Amino acid sequence: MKKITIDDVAKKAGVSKGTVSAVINAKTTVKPETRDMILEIMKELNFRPKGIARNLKNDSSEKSIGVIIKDINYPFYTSIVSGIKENANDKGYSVIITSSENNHESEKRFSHLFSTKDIKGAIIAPIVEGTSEIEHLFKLKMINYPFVLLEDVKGIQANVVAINNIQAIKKAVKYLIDNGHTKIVHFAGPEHSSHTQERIEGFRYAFSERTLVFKKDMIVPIGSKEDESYENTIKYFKTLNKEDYPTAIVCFNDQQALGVMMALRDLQIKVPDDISIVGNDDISYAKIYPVPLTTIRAPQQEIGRKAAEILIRNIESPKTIENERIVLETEFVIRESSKVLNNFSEVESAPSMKVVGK
Amino acid sequence: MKKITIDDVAKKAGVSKGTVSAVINAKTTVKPETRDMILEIMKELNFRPKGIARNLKNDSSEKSIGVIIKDINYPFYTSIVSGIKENANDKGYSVIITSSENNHESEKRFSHLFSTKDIKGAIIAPIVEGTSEIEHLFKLKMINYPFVLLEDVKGIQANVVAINNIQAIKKAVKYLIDNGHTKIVHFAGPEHSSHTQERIEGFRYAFSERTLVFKKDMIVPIGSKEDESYENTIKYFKTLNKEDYPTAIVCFNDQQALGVMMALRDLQIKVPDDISIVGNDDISYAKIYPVPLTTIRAPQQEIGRKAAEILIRNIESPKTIENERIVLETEFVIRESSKVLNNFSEVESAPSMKVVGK
DNA sequence: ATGAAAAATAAAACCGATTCAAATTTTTGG
DNA sequence: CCAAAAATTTGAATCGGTTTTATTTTTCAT
Repeated sequence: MKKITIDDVAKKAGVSKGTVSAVINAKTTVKPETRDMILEIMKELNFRPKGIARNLKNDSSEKSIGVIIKDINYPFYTSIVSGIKENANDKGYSVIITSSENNHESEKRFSHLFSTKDIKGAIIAPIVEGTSEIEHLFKLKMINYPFVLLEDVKGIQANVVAINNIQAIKKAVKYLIDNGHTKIVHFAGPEHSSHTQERIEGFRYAFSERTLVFKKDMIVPIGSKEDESYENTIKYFKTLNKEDYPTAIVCFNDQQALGVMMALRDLQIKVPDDISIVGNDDISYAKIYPVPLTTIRAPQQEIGRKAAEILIRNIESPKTIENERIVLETEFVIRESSKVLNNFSEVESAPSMKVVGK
Repeated sequence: MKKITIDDVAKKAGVSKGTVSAVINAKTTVKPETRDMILEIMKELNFRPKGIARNLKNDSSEKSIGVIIKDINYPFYTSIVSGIKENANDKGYSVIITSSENNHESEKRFSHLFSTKDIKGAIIAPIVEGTSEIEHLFKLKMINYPFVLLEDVKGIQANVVAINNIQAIKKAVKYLIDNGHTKIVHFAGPEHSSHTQERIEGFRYAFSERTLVFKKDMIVPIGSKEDESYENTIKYFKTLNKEDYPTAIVCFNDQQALGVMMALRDLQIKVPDDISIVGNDDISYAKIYPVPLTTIRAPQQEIGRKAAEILIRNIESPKTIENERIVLETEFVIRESSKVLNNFSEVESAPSMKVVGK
């Protein structure tokens, strides 16, 4: 069953392929009877003109950029996409989205797909767990379009728009420390993610800056998916005596925080009375969590806008320009899932924080 | 600033374009020095081989399908996408996503984009407010690939996977009636949407089946965006005397319901004690709404799976097959945002319902 | 009926790459 | 040093359309 081409149609209709082309493009130069006859044969043969062939000649292909996110169902990413679209659309680019769902194979397929689809450039949230596919493709020069990463990939020099994770967590942990929390733990994310590493680092820095001792068991690997973190949280608390319960948990992200919150509810542990919870990302739903979530807001739209801006500059610049690396700051947002334990230093730390929501 | 082609590179390097092509494709037949020299010139000229031209010859283009949703930030759509991906990936298709954001121009651009990108087929959530772009393109035969719609578009005969909206709302409204609610209103969605119309119809049917009088002012246009519905809800209640407040509101969808809920909170109206709220869709966050939402669950993943299944059947079938029209049923999910007013008939209606959540 | 202008169609060139058989150059080895 | 083998490179054909130019057919006023 081979592909029906314009030649097949032309031959069967007894006309030249130029005429068939004219019919396809609804040109007015074709005699109505001829047009109908050709249309008839096109239908009969189930002919579908091949898009890329049409595009080759008249270079009218719309300008478009590709995006690879890691989870189509996590609002953090879709908000970034909104920012990308906002900026890209203004400059006449369409944006098409793909989601790797944290699957290496998909990531590879999509980055390859982009070159075959005549995409002008890409914005990629790279999978950094395990062996980096992006690094591999990059070194093999298999990525033949400009791109911007939303997370550092070690081993490759590229445009990056990232979050200051270390600073973010440090700020949150110091806030907790300064507000009387003594037993703070960090529920870490996926093992090999650079986000995970940076957030752990920020956590440690906070302790060292407050000259407190950091212990390894303050870092608890929980995962980032909601159900995964639900189950791991249950398990974690089962291993603990009540008197060893932390007074505050700093979560890897808001998705994890939700799973944690659900687990605590089922464990009959009250938030924030028994334990304070701090999330990370500030996805749009964080403010309506069962207990509105205190969290660290990543400027999601801004990440998208900046990434698009850099990408398009790279696409349109006549020659290769310097790689850019932009690190955006976060904002600590205090809602109801965290609690001040005693306020001996509240006055000191409060001014740099912003209280949002009722 | 015209496009650099393989010929430009070949000329400048003083070799044939066959050699340059070999370098691009990392063939081992090129002498290392020649390869490096050509690579150098490629970099100098900032040469980027054009994807679609490469694809034309060796028809190795990966199989992929396109999806157009209406709002990348509404979980209802991203869940559908998950379903699509699940089914399509199994069959070896990549899926690329675009979002029209309810903008006619975008919708048109994307459906056109798909033909130029050599997409095998599409699944489209069509914008039905105003003049349908899809209908227009369809009639002009501008869509030259098989597609499946996620909503009926009047005027065109196509594959459709839809929800039984009428039945869904009818079920919810009858439940409310049977549980003592007397003053029920429906907060309607965007004016020209077929969803909006069908849901209004379902609402009326429920009244007629219970032989109660339906009045026009039971339908209140509120919109579907969260902030829009927030504001319209505030306005609506300002026009009402307290004694005229409804006892239950059936919302257009969960997104609207959230806006409504926020407005009620700010109006000091308690849910469900003062007013019961019923949503529509059952997005994943509905269960963690400030008051867990009673809602009508649309089988989102299933919608996606079915749509992908039909689409791929159409793509792979040698000749045009019959259009399919699949209507999926919903499930009424009772959580905490709705309340039984008096239980004179609870026993009668309860068995067909399912209680979910804590 | 005639011939020029208009309309319709055909034929050829083109888009930017890949492919592969043939031509050329380089390397080997006796 | 030369023929044969191996390694490179060339260049024409190709992919499936569109566009331009050339040619044929119609139309119609005289």
